[in-house]
Amino acid sequence: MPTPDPRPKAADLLVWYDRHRRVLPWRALPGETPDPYRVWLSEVMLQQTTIAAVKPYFARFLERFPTLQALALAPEETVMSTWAGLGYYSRARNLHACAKAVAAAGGFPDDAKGLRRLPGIGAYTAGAIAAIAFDRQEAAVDGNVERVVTRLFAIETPLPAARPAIRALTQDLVPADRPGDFAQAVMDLGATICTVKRPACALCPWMAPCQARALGLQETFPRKVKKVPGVLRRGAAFVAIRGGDEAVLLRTRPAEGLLGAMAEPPTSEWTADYDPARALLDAPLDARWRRLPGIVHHGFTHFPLDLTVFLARVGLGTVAPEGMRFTPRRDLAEEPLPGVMKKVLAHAFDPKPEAPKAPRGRPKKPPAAAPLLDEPEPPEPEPAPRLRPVPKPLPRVIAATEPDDETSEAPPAHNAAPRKRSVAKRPASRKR
DNA sequence: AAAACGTGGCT
DNA sequence: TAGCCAAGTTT
Repeated sequence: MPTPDPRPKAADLLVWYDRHRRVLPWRALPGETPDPYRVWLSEVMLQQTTIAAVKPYFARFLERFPTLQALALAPEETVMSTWAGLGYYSRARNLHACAKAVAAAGGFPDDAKGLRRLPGIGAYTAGAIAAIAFDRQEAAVDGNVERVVTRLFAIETPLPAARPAIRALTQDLVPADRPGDFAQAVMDLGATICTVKRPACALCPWMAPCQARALGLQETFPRKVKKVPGVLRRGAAFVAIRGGDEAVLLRTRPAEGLLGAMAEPPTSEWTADYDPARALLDAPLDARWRRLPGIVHHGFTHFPLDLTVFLARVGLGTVAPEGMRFTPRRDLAEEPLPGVMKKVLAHAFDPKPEAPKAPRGRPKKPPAAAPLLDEPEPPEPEPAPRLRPVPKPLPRVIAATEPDDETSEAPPAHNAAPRKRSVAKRPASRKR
């Protein structure tokens, strides 16, 4: 009785890969030699990040930093601002540090062990670069591979406890021949066939040896412990706009931690019990602060955040407080502003009303989102700066139930990153 | 070793 | 809609 060998064969996957491999900007075509710089750059960008999100950033980085040396020599802030919007900013800091180290060493280490020592390169990335760029027989275990392998072997242990076992099983599958293609093949398989929902088992080169498929349980793997959602935190953001060039008061966050080394308008502390009514005690400078209607909502990996935005127009002579700066609106693109802070600025320049209790009358289309941090194309005439004598009254809130019309028609500033709006506003029931 | 660390897209 | 997930790493 011929019992089918349950062991997946690398060769079967490679045959599939040769026909169905995806074409990606950082991937060498058959016959081409992979460029370690591109492989490394793409792998770091792809950590916890989708291909669609990475593509434009990858292109922009190669444009600005064509070589590893160029990246190593670039100012930190340029690297951070080019990365702004991609998320997980420690990656950008480590990327820069890694570039300097590798440039100084004269090139990348050509094995996983050496790569693993570099900043921002963990087990997955070291294996991926070693296999793809240096033809080493190493496994590259990412989320795709975890899914494929837990299904192949019907691993009941939930993630993350199953990781060591998954890694060992994967390493055993890596062929001596074409290990780089194998690594990319498993990921392609996971991304296009062995998907989270409704895997296309009928098209899978590894259907026969797949134990989960044999049980009809393929969609139930990998098992995982469900994570607890974080507690909502609240805070206030203070957007001070100086007359004339409409410069915005900004500061740089501490080098480490949440949004480390990124820029932001000053904000209060973010805590579960923050009271926006007392926010002015946290204002960065004395001015006529107005509390804008609406709330900026943002979701971090480990907690959701609600920010109340305060706006003030200050006089030309206003001096930025210690450690802060006024950045002209047209220069905002050079600032490493993370997504959440772009939302805050967008809200300050174009406030959205707080979501009323869903009036079921069909909601009117949201007003064409005033481009805020966008292309600078239309070089519109400078509006006469409305100077306001630098009054130094005690901070007070100007009852603001209405949007600040003075700010709503400000010129768009350039910004490289994709824009998004998730300011509290009625979720216009958009049915297609 | 558990928790921190962004953002956008899809269901 | 609210959660889940994406070519993970660091402390």
